[in-house]
Amino acid sequence: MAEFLSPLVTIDVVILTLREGHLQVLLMRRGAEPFAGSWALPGGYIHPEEDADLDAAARRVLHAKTGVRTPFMEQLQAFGDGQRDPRGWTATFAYFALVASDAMVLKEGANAEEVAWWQIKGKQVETPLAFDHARIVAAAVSRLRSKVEYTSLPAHLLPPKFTLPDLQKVYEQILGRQMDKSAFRKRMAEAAFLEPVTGEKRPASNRPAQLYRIKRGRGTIFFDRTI
Amino acid sequence: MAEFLSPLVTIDVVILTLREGHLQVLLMRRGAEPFAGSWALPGGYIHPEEDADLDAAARRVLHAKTGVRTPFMEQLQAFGDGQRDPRGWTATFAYFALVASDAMVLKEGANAEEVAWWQIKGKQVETPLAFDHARIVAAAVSRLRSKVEYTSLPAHLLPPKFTLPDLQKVYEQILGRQMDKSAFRKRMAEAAFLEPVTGEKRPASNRPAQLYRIKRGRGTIFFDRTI
DNA sequence: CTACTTAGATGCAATCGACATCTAACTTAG
DNA sequence: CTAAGTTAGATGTCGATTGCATCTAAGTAG
Repeated sequence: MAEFLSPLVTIDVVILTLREGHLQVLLMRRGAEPFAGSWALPGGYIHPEEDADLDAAARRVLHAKTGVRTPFMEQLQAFGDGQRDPRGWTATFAYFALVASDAMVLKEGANAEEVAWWQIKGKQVETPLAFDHARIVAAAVSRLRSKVEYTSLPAHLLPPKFTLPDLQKVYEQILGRQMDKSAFRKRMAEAAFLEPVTGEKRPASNRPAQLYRIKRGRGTIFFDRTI
Repeated sequence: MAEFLSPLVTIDVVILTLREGHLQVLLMRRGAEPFAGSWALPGGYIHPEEDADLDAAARRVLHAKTGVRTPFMEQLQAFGDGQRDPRGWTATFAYFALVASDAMVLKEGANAEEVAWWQIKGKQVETPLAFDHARIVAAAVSRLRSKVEYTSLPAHLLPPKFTLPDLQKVYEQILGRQMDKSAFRKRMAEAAFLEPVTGEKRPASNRPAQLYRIKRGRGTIFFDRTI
């Protein structure tokens, strides 16, 4: 059997957050060719000496580029073809992460690269992206919208303590539709992955809401039915 | 930025079918090292000249090994680490295909390789597999069981024309539980992805059932609720 | 102390689910 | 030719769930 030249492979991470009521994605402006000056997903190469596996490589890339260790990250999909990179046939292992927007401060210029949150309009950002990154962003947004329907994913977009109305608003903003308050509360209650934070509330000019946090050890919950 | 040696990447396909009432996976006995003599998933290398993208490469591998061209196939997940292959840090793009068992005839010895269907017990086959292929098979079975709950995937495991009771049996065999006949028929009816094949039935010593086929242009249907 | 706002609980009609039953259409035994 | 057996397909019932509206609670602001 003939051996073929292995394609060049990279890791790219789609980091999504919710800021000012809109989904946003973290992009970096590229300094090097190809696509120098274009906005692109944070990414890098696998370090065989350092990375135990793909997930570890993705966590390292994310932390190196943004300083963030995210509460939620999973493999999105691999993308590979002969067109996405002018240098030849390449493939990328795309990962998908969610962060609370106030959990991270952008380290502008940390490594002399420009970093920014870009708002998602539909499934895209309003600037051309390097490589096939526009397609990868779209896939991440699709994955998020789809999983939000039946999981507790949006809890990762909030700070550690939050109220049920906060959480419901996140669901509504991602899905773009209103949800029923009582049905929502019932789902969250029977999923039993939240616990009240005693005594604390949150002030406003109205009745304060109970604060909750995710129970220790609970990852993402899959609901029996759609939200 | 330092360039790192790109890991060796491969493509592996988990081809599942339903035979004699059980899920089965297509395996090949390896002729070459590493893992010579062990059973493994059909796989291969990316051919940059020949394969437009990852999906095309997976389709080529599938067709080369089985002769089947257009079943259901989607990317499963990428697996990569420093342990799975004794030769070093490698990664594989794992794909997941469903074929009707009578749609293919195994080409035993076509390329001097032994090919066989192995029954899935739980999420495994009862033989050790090469590399991390046992883990990949388990992931494919999990994906199948999960998607069967809310999609029309099982229709791809049947010949082009089939009856509703046939289809229900496939769901039941994959999920390992009985389903309600009337609820099942209602789901299929409102999903409106099947059309009756006129006049034809299927003989037995009882009332014959209506034959259906998937409407042209309908891929996999996602149901509103779980089956 | 009243108006206003949002949290959280409750009520109700329509729908859906699991489960049982009933009828239809065919083969086979006699 | 008829009765028994089997499976397809439709219908009925009842409790649970859903969508939608309403009601009460708890705060702030004037």
